[in-house]
Amino acid sequence: MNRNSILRPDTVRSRNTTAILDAAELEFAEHGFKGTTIASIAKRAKLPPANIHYYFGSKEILYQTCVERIFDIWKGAAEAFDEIDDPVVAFSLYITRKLDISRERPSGSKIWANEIIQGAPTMHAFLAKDLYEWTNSRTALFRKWQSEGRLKPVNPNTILYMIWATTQHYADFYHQIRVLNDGKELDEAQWEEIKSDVCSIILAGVGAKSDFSAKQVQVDQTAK
Amino acid sequence: MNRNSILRPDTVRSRNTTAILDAAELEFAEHGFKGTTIASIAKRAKLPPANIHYYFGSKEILYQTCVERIFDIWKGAAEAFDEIDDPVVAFSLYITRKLDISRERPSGSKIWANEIIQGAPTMHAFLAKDLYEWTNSRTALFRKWQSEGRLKPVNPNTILYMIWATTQHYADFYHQIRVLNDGKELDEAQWEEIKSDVCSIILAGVGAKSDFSAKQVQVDQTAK
DNA sequence: ATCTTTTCTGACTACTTAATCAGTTAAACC
DNA sequence: GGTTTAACTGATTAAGTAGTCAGAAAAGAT
Repeated sequence: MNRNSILRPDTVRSRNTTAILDAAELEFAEHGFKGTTIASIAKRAKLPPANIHYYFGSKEILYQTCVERIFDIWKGAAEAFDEIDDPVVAFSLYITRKLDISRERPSGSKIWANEIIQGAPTMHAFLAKDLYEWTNSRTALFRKWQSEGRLKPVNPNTILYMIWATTQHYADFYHQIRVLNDGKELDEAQWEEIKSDVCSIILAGVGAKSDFSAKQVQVDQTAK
Repeated sequence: MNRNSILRPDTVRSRNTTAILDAAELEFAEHGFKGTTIASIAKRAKLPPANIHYYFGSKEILYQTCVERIFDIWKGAAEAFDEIDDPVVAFSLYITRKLDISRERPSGSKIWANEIIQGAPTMHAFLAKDLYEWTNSRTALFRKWQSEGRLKPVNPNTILYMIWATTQHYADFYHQIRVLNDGKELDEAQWEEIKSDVCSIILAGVGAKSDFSAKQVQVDQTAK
């Protein structure tokens, strides 16, 4: 009855499940799990309410499917650190990507925020395993950079939290930001300025250096 | 019937309203407005459900009263900028105070976050007036500092948002932070390290200088 | 001690909403 | 074109929840 949901694209099934998930993501982000009704999702997806239960057995399952979709997107941004051994480039790339996601898919970030605020009832397993491991491998990299003098000796977790907090703030608190922007949406130029300023503040803040030995060489050369 | 709620302390009324507000703050923070039931607040406050309606006419009024209490606390921290003309001291003090609040009253921050994520249905008026004016007076101060060379030329709003985002992250995302801290609560030493690291990163990031002319003098002296 | 006001609460009402299901329509296949 | 499978949906059920209210209990005043 409810199989091969994501297989062959552009069937009735795939079109409807996508429409429902898109609608659900917006509703859950804006009203939380409890505050969202099947009826409101149905209305937004332009389908009758019983149809939601036809494709997804329950509100809970629909919510979890939503959350899983968000994970996949976020994992992509995390790859910035994977192969790049230059803190300046790696941080800049990661911050830029996360700000792009905050701009393009703020709902995902909001659902995540809601989840964590409420003690991660649905995602706890993911936090304790996937995120825990990813974070530890990144902080290990930060420590390596610190031992090479390419990063200031501050707690590596704090660096990550500041980046997460700041980049996600532009999704989660966008309503507040818009009010403080005289009620106007952030335009293209403002987003570019934000990316540039956040990168500049973080890079200077954590003392990121592209290559310490290279810099030393340069200094030596200047000295000659 | 429902007057002088906060007047004479330690009456039955004041004790009960405080108990209800404390319980409501925790419940609203953890489950959002919709997700919180009068029954759960009553249970936490150890009072029968009908009692909540006796003191507060409705769930909505109780929620608004909660939100107003949070405002008062936050306003206190904002005073750090009011009289101090030294960016290093002012930023350090503000960040430290906000982190203290995140530690001591995380519920308030969570309720605020929930509100903004959902488009600030209750606080919009406050945002558009009080916060708007406060923010503008602070960014004006930042611009003054920038013109004196005591602050790097980045968008002043971005500086504020980074501070808000980071300090509130330690309240709103505490659950995630605890998981990544091997499931353990942050201890006294860790909180001190966070304060110190966040101040250090922000101050270096925005290029805050206590007094540019004083530094010049020092440099001149060294040159002699 | 009696009266008045405040505090309190069990029982009830009106409403919302997730989930079910029986039966209908549409699509796919042979 | 007939048969099977998938898609759909109106009507109903069951559970939960905000808010009401009449009257009891306690506190306070005289």
